[in-house]
Amino acid sequence: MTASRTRIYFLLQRAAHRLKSCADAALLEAGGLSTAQAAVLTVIANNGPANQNFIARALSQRESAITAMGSRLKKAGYISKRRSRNDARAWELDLTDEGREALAQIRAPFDVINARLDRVFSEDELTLLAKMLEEVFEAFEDFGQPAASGKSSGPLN
Amino acid sequence: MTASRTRIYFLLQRAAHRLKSCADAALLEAGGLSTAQAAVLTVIANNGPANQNFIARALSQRESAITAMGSRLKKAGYISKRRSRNDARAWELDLTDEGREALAQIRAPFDVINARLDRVFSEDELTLLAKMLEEVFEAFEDFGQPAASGKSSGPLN
DNA sequence: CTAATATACTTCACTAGTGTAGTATATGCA
DNA sequence: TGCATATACTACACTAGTGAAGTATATTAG
Repeated sequence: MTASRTRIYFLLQRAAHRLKSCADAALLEAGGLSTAQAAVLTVIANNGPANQNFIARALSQRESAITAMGSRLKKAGYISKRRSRNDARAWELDLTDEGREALAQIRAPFDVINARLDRVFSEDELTLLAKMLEEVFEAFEDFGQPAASGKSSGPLN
Repeated sequence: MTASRTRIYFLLQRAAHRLKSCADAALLEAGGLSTAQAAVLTVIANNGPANQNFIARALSQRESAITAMGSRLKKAGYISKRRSRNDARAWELDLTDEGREALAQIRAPFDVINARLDRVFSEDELTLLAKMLEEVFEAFEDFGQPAASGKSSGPLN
């Protein structure tokens, strides 16, 4: 049981938590987005006007989470919501100019974070780490329950 | 900018999120703890009666988070709270028998998760992954702000 | 064409965390 | 000894997510 001995689960959660905290602090200082907001805005930016169901799948979240996040983002002026022409149940969420502006301002802080990663790891190491993290993600696709097929270009680089 | 190209940040968050979801589902089925509750109980189990400040540091969280979690855990009967003898401000949180029982029941689901990791990765790969995740954690120790020195034996294997 | 079912979203109660402001007790230093 | 500061915790308002139950619109099958 090497996985148990190495405590991969714990180390992964701990690293993710710390990186997220750092990113949140950096983004906040740079412009005022949270990483969660940035993730949603990035999905919208990469996929034209998107409906909430699509965003939920892209981020492995529930639609109710997107309902709430969507109304916060709209209230903050970062997105617009318009009824879909084809489907009266669905919304089309799109970036406003302020949303695009806010997204542009997360570049710099993320570059700082990536620069630090580049300082710590070699190119080969980063490639390998990326591959392993993808494998972890895929290995637990069908583990507990639902799982969504939605792929799309992932948010946040 | 290899870190940017490989989108390490995104892949790390995504893998951590999925693994946590799977673990939460598995733990819930096995006994009724969440991973967050299990983390706190594990810290207490490994460190005798612990005060909230200690737990917060061990988990890189704020004390207010532990106040809330502590009262949920007490309400659920998993821990006891007693005023510290040495320090009238501090509590001593300790496991009840039910807490120990609940902790024992998370073994199995975690073994299943670890077994899957062992199936996907070789021993060397797991060791390497563990090392890299530790390095990520350490590399962002002093990034945004506070940072805590508290080490202790980490929770959750 | 209608009835059953699936889909897109909302609402609500809940867990879980942050950040700030506050209280009470400890501790260090003049 | 006393006072400033640090520490341990609490309270509150907030973000962010889950899960279950409900509404309205789409789609499919008979």
